[in-house]
Amino acid sequence: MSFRSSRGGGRRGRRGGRGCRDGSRERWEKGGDGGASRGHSSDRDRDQGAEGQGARHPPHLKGREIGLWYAKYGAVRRKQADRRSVRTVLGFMVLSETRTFISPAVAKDEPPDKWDEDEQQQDEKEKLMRVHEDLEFLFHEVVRDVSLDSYLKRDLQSKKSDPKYGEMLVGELVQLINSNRVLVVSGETGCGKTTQVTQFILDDHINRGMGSMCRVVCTQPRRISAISVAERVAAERAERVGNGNSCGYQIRLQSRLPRRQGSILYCTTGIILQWLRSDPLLSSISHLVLDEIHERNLQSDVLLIIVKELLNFRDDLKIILMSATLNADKFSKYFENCPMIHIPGLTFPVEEFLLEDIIEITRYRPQDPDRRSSWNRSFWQGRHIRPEKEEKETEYKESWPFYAEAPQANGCLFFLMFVCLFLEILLFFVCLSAAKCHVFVLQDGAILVFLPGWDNISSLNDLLMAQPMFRSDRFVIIPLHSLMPTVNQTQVFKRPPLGVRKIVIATNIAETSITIDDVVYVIDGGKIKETSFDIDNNISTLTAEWVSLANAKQRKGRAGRVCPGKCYHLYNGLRASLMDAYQLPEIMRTPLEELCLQIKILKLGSIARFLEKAPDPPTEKAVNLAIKNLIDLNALDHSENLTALGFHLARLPVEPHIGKLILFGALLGCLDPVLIIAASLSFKDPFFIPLGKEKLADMRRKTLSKNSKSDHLTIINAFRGWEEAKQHGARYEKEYCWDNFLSANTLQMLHNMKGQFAEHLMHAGFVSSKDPKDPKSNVNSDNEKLIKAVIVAGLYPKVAMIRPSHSKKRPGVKVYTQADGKVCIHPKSVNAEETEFNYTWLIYHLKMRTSSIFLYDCTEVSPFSLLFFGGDITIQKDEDQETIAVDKWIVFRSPARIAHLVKNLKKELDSLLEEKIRNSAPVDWQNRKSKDCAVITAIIDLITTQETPRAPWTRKHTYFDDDDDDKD
DNA sequence: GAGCACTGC
Repeated sequence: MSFRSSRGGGRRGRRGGRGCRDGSRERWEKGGDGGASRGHSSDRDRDQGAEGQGARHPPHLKGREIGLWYAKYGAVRRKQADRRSVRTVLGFMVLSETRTFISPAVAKDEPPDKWDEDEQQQDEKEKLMRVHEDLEFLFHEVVRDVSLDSYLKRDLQSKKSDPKYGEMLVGELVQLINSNRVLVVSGETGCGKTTQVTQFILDDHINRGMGSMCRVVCTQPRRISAISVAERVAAERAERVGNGNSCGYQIRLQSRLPRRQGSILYCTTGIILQWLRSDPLLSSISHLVLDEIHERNLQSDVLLIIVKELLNFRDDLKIILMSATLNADKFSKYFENCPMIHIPGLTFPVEEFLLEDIIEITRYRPQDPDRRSSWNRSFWQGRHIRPEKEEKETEYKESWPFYAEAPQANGCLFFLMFVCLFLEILLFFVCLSAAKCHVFVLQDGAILVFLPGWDNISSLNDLLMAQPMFRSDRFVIIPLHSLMPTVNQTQVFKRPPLGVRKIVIATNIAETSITIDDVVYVIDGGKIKETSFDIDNNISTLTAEWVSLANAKQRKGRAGRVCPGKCYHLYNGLRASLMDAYQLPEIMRTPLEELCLQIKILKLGSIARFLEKAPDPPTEKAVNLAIKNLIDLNALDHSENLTALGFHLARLPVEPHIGKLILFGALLGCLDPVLIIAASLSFKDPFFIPLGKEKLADMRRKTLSKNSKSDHLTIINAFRGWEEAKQHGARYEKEYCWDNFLSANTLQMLHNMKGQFAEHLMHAGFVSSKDPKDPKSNVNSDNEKLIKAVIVAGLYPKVAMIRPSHSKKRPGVKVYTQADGKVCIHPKSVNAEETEFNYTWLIYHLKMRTSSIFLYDCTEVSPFSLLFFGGDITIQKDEDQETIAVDKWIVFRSPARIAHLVKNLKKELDSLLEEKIRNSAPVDWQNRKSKDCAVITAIIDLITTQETPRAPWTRKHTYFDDDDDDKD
């Protein structure tokens, strides 16, 4: 068909200059899925319109897209002074949907984008000219054109007889929505449900003269999709996004709001959950559309529970649940078998191959089994299987002999089970020699390889780069991972020049978050990394698991965006038959503390009873553990009520420990630096790591740490460096980021988040200004030791003990936690290879079990900071040693006199802080004579002036600096 | 000696 071969034509190239894929766009926001794909299919239409003159619209288009296609088609024809087709445009605009007026000029244009100023101006000019052109027909008398009439009629009928069009009919959908309180809309990515359903609802209301009664809010799991979908919809409606128009978006710290009534708002799920605090009935919303709920994110699951409850209080609220087809009926069942409607997809067909097919096609025979099987073992880090997955593994092993005998199984399959084929297959795909294989001919298009993690991406990249062929300019190989700078570059979206093959090696980031349009071949490695929570050992885990069928389907779909594609799954049919339909919902594999606080602040009743109502509830044990942790944190009391501290923690949009960090940063007068840490811990650290430059990146971080023995202070240093560089101008900023492997985007986000936290603190009454840098909030901000103590206050009891290592093979230290025993400092930490610590304790935020148990970030902390900001203090006299201990675990040697002084001072501090938190008042640093100030200043002095001790492990097991005798 | 992916008035 003509439109398939039209890719890469001159027209395409010209548009590409400001298109959302390859233009000067810096970020990849537009790469989102869902509704964004709708945008691309329209893009597709445009190309076709340019060349498909005189042709009918492509058969896969429906509804509005047909209108858009003909709008484009019309524009081309108009240039040839053919007025008849202009009327065709109008005709279709009216006929295709019950829709308000759409200017063909804007409808056929790209959604507003962030291209260069010049280009934008140029574009505006072009647009104006086009509007002028388009308006021309308005001044001509409409005369009957019989041939057009019959054409229109035929076309409409043909569309109506097309089942896709029929199902997409506005009427049916709108009628279902109007006559039901809950409706499930199912359809695959690319079917247009995200951009269309909301508009159908609004337009129906407007048509009935009830426009002002309609406020549609549609939730998206990702920030990027909220923006891109809103922009797409606004473009379809011939408007700009936000500015009081009919369509807008809201995500954290960024919004372009539509008018309040008669409008559509796209927002992230988290935004709605925040709204619920001030508007528990969501009374400003008439229709709530929950999109992508099949992904089973924590937030969307929680919103489902709440919405189900909400229906008891709001009989005028309409709920539309949008899900992929595979588990749509689960949601229907959850809402008392509410009706479902299916919208068929628009993507191109993708041919799928399982491992046995691949062997058949490639005629692959392993050549050097020994080498590969060991390579395979290191390639997949499949050593740690989650208990619930073990059963399937056993079943696989038991079924294997039978499967191997079946006719479809190839003789060498058994072997392949252990051997990774990537290099061979990829080689095969891209350098087919006629002698080796006759079956395979590659067409143009990028290859997208899905691998579970950094290591695999790195190994495959190395393997490819070891081949002279792949190093040649016939290939461009792009590793894609959230930690690599490539995620923020446009390169991955660009179409390579003719004759150059693009190979993207990606994690599941390319499954939903980043959409690469020109992918035609997908190689699905079949594994995915998944975080989970090991409830028995009370630890988060990250392991590579077999993908679910839903993942496999999603990956497959990535190949069919521009033309029919092919997807190769590197697992056999037996494996496929044992795969889960879906990944475990996030709510079942994540710690629940923060969620529990949310439930409390939203006054949703008993935590356990609320969570029981989830579509897939977390285990009782998980819930109880979270509650216990919150009680230990003094956020909940024993009757599950929020304490004063808990109340403030629940109001901050961060997890409880980070909330506590923020509060203490405010109370102890080191707001700005502490907010940098808090933002970074709750979002992500700003460091990039280019593939192959891991060592260099480590060194730069180490330099930035300025020997603070702290990842947290390293981030402060990096951030301050960035602030300073930015003041000198954009060029310096860029240079600074580049030199230090920092992401300017992330740093900017952290900066914005700091502002948000400070605003929260001001509203809560803990500081007097919403400026994080306000001097009154920062009297102690240059006190590094105090900042470390505040980190203890926030993150306690996440403490680890340092002991010297006597191993000659691996110098450094040994690290232990109370619950896990020996753990490792993550190699990315600035403390990873540190041998000289000043103290014997570390405080950390994230601990996770992967190949071992790792502390991902940590800060060396002093005894006094643990004593004052840690847990309960006990004083003991064992044999000849007098000791003081925090929670009976962190033991220091100390004379009883000092120990008692510390204990009393700590008691004063506790009651002071409790009082401050209860009455949410800032500490008055001006009045040095006040009791507040006296106690806090005394403690700060102690923490600050404590001598740096001698080599800490010269004293056995316990350590406390006796030199402190003279201080109190 | 190692880093799936998201999100927050």
